[in-house]
Amino acid sequence: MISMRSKYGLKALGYMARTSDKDSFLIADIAQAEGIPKKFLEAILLILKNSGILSSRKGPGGGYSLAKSPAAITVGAVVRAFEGDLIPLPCLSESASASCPECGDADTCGIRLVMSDADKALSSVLDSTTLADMLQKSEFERQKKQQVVDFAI
Amino acid sequence: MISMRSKYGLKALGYMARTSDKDSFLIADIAQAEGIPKKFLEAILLILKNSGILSSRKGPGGGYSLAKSPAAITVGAVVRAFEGDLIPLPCLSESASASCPECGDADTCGIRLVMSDADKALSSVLDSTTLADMLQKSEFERQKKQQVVDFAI
DNA sequence: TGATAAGTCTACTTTGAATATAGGAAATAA
DNA sequence: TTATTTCCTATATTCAAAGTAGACTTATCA
Repeated sequence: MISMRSKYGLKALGYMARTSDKDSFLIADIAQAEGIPKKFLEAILLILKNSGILSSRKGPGGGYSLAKSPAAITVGAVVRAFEGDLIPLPCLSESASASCPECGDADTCGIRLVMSDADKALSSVLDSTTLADMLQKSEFERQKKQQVVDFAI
Repeated sequence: MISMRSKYGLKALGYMARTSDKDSFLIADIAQAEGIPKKFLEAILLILKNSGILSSRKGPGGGYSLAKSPAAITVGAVVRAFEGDLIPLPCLSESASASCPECGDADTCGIRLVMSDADKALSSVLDSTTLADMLQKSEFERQKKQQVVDFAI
């Protein structure tokens, strides 16, 4: 569920959201800043663009920008852009028709029913957490840590 | 997160819990009843045994049995027996020391903080759902469906 | 108009994990 | 001691993830 793609994608988005003095970013700069293989990042940003999370401009002065504010981009949307579903079970996907070959009747399959609950719980967390929330959590922990150090001094 | 192993494992356990007139089961029987490759199932049941979910006896008259009651076996425990962690992020695992190489400071890594929330939500569902619950859900849906059919007649 | 700076696309390699399968070893009951 | 059954080790196969290479397209600006 958390592939390198998702992780790199979130890191790149985090970097863009955090660096508020710029609004257009070069692939190469993001790659270097976040330690992501450049060629790999190319493909990742493209996926985010096709999901409507990023926008881009070619040519000199071009680059990638956030298509929405960090508070309007959910972690769930980012992860789904890469992984498809949060919990990979064919029979959970949209068209309830697609049942797993082996679970006879999808409607009464216990595994499916339980995993559907699990999926809902996961979705509710990830769809309610935005990029802005993620950065804020991180900043909060950073300050907490800093205070401990200050106290130690 | 849901591998064939987990699915087959849950199916096998469901079969054993459901078939209450027996308490010892042969690998071959379970495999046939649930349509699971026998050799593959061997490995799966072994994992469940090593996790304390099943017990076994070799030789004639032997076989596998549930080591606890269906109400004492959680879906979370089963899935974890196969997948290790519910949400695969090295830095979430037990020894907080094991951080992902790329997320500089694990304590303040936003991705890790968010995924930790997600993991908690997922765990709370799967660790509070037992095998017995799973079967009951399934049975409930089966009856609901049956009533619809009866009504139609 | 042409040089250059970007993103975009296609194809490929490599690696590792998931899904099995085969065959025999160990244990146990009759 | 033989049949039965789980347990163990090794191997094959397949597929997706991770990463790389190189050419293509689009836009800017001089």
